[in-house]
Amino acid sequence: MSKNLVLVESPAKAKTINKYLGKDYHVEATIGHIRNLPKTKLGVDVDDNFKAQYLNIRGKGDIIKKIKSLASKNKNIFIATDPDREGEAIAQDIADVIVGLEGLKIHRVLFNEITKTGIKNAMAHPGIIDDALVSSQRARRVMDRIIGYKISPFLWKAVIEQSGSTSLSAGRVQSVALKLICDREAEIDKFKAVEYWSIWGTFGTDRGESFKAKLFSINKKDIRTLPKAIMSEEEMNDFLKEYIALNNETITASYFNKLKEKNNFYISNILKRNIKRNPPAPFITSNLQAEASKRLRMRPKQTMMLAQKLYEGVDLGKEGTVGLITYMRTDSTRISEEFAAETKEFIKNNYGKEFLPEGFNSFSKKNGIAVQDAHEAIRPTSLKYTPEFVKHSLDKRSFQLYELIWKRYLASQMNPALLETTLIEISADEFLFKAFGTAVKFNGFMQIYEEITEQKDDAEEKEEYRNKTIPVGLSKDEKLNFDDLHKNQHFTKPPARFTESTLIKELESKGIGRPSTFSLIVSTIQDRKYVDMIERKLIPTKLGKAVSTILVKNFPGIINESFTASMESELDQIARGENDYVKVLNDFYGPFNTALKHVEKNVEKIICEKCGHEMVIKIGRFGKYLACSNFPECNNIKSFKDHFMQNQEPEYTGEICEKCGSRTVFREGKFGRFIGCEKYPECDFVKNISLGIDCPKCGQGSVVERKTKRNKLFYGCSRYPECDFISWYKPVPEPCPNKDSEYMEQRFSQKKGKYIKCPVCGTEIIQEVVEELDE
DNA sequence: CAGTGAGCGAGCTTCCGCTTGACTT
Repeated sequence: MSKNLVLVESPAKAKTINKYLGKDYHVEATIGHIRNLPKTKLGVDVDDNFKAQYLNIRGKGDIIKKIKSLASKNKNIFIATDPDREGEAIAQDIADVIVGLEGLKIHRVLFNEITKTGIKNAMAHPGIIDDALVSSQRARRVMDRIIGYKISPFLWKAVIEQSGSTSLSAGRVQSVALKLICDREAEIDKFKAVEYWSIWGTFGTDRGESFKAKLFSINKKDIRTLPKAIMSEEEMNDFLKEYIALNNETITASYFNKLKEKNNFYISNILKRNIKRNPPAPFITSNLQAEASKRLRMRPKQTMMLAQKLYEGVDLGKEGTVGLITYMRTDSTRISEEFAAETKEFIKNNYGKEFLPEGFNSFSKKNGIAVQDAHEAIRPTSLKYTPEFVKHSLDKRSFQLYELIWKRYLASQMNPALLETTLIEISADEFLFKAFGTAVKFNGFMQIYEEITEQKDDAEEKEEYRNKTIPVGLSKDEKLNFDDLHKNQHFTKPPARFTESTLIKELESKGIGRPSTFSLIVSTIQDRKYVDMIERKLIPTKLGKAVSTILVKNFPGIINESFTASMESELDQIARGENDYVKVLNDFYGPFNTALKHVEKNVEKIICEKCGHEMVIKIGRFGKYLACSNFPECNNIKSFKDHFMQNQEPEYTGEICEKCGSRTVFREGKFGRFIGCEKYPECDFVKNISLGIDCPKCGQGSVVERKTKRNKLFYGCSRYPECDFISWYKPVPEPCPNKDSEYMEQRFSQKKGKYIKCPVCGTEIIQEVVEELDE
């Protein structure tokens, strides 16, 4: 019978700790928070010192009961929830739950690392719950609740949703995430690509080597500004004529020949520099997600799911079930000293002592952003489990992720790489070319972990310029042969859209969001239909832009990139005892409430044109509609569409009604878009939208998209019922390569992905290969 | 597998953060 109860947050952690502490201890997990504000109401009394109502979380009843019953059977209670703000609050919640039980001794212990010595040390030095830290968590919780639960309802009023869409929401984190995406999209919209040109020469040595160099200057005047920047092909050719070509031969031939005739190129200078490239820090959550995205094309959500499995334990056969990595939700790059020392041995034995730094590599905290440091960095739990060792126990994706974590960790403990850059200047009279090369003198950490960059197209020119193939034996004054000249066209690139993982990195760098919520943030803004993901890029929807604009306009003090940082610094003050809960919340709520009152007054009211009262949103059998608030005196009603279409031009098709000769317009019906007469209801002409492909059966009609009663799309002839052509596949206006058909059918299969098929001869053309995924 | 544009008279939604399963389309 044990006498000591230890409480932690994660069940997997409980298991590990149990192993270290032995049978005198019973270790139990809370599985996260156990109490929270009520879900259906604010739960905060803003008029009474922000007194908050905390309730046991639904579904946690059994766990709470269990904790109580275990507490009553044990004398010493060690609350070892995570050593951070949230963990301290959970500790307090536990204490509140078991308060009143007799003869208890409650200790607070802080495990900064789940190693045997780490745990033993912590258990030997128990303390008490830090009230100030708990207060700071409560303030954080209440502030987020007030922001979310007061602004969201404002949105419901201010933005008229499309029927059928999920409800709108706003929050300190999600709304800034949305703002970042919308701001970036606005920059892209504003961006105008600028064309520019560069000139390259290919040079050879007498030893048969060859490399490229870029024309840098003529008469010491920079090519990029002489006579002005070269921004079109015409200007490029003018430039070549003026500066290089002498006569009116074809330009290509003349400028090349002119330079070739010179035949006096030589290496006028060689500049070498030694560069040290430091190893990367071991993974924290955001980095892991970013690298898994870049290297493995994994979405943050999948990354976290697989990492969770690696953390909880993998069946290694003879070894039993083993947790392969440390905790995956962390913001710290810290490594336990014990493990770092073991790693040095491992590196020495497996890679050699030249890969070993003198002391331990340490990595600076993020600049300006507070790190909560509750957990170690993400690393393998044991050096025994090399990727090769565990490969047969893991599925493909899990293995790739584990290997990434393994290599990144080992690399982080290795020596820097030593590189030598070489700048070679090539001259002939007034012409100066430059070539740039990098050579690796010592691999260091790059032996196992090479840095990669994502934006390949940006680096296009750099890569060429930076060709690694510069011959080694070049010497100053060496004569070179001029073999070729070419001009390259370039365009300045707009800023890149965010991917899920670059957005997370951006948020993290501003201190917004936590490791446990990063992947949820990107899900939320997609679930709300604020952004779409197309080819891994996040693009705001119309709704997203509308929501973002209205939030930023009306709550500029909160929906911005720096609010969280200033909030954090006030929370830190509370935690240090330099400020208190009520004061911080008052300072926040005062201005917030005035802003809220002000904007609620200014939400554009929809006025009933019959009686002048305000129209309000109501829900009927067919969804939302607008009705006069003066009902039943006034029974005016309106659909959203009527309201918004009032001042809008109908969308004309450019075609004429076949019945009455008026114009036709696109309309929206319950089966999607169709074409109708603008004179409706006087004229009831309707037809479907043609796909622009002639009917393959009768040749007279065209193919139109239709829907079955069960809302399934199909394609038929516009002359139905005279012609009964029908197909389940969407025709695309692309002739069959064998000329058997004028069009192809768009198809899809799990195996082949997106492809088009000729309906006559069956020829298939694959358009998009499905990504291979396990599970 | 071939329909389309009104009408509707009640009261749903939401935050961020900490943890895992137990549920199906």
